[in-house]
Amino acid sequence: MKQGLLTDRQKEVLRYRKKGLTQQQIAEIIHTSKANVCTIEKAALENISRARETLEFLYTLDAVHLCTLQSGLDLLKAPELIYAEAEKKGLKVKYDTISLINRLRDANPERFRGRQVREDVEIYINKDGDLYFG
Amino acid sequence: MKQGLLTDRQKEVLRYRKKGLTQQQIAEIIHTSKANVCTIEKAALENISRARETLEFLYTLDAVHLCTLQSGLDLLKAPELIYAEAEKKGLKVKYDTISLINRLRDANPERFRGRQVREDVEIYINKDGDLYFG
DNA sequence: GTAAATTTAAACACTTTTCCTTAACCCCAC
DNA sequence: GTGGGGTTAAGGAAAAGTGTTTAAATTTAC
Repeated sequence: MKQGLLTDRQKEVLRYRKKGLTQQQIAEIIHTSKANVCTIEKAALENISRARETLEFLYTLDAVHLCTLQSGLDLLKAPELIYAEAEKKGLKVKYDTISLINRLRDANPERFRGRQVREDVEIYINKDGDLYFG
Repeated sequence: MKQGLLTDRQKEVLRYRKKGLTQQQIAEIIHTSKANVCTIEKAALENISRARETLEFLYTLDAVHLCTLQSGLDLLKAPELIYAEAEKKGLKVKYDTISLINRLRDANPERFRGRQVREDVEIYINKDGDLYFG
């Protein structure tokens, strides 16, 4: 069975990239076009993101649904909602207001525009007060 | 683009499994055969392994395995172990004792409980003495 | 501004993965 | 032995992923 997510081609490109070579230089070395090197590199990075998200999902397995941030909600209103819901469940959220907001935006930048939630975000919490977003 | 590696079907099965349901029970719920549930679960676990291996590769891109902090180890004992192993490799760890401990806990909070390591942690080091945990 | 580096899009052939069924097999408790 | 839980194998259809080219567009550097 295959091991990592990355193909040999993708690893090859990442290794050369790590050494500081340009896509053009790599293209010559591996005998293809620079556009192709770009595509391969992009796919590699995409795969790495997917790997991270996959492991992230594992954490949500021990977590329970806490609440939903509905589309249109002011992001700054999210923390108080989350704290209230966590209290109802007798759980203490691990993050203060600021880091909670940062964590929300970092985890899912495309789901927010400025201060506004663009798309429903499901909030999960585990016993340690860690939060996950789905 | 898809996010995680796991398909909806695979996540579904893992969630039910986490709840303690048998493959047979899940098969009835999602209207398929237990053999299929087994296959899906197996594929899910396979994907999780692949996700882990993928991130593992990233570390090896510029780092080498240094040592393992075994489950049960006192977190305060970790630095001296790490320094010793680094010295064997002729590398100087970039962090002092205090920041090393903080870095360990910050990087993987769920792997520690108080001063104790809850789960094996792999330590990687690169030429700059940077440490990575997997 | 120009040239190099990078990114994107569309299209194609090819391979791999998924989900599914059916049928058989293993292990263990009773 | 029987039954429950789990696994494996073979086969098939649909979906997704990969490497590629070509051409155009965008960003970055000097």
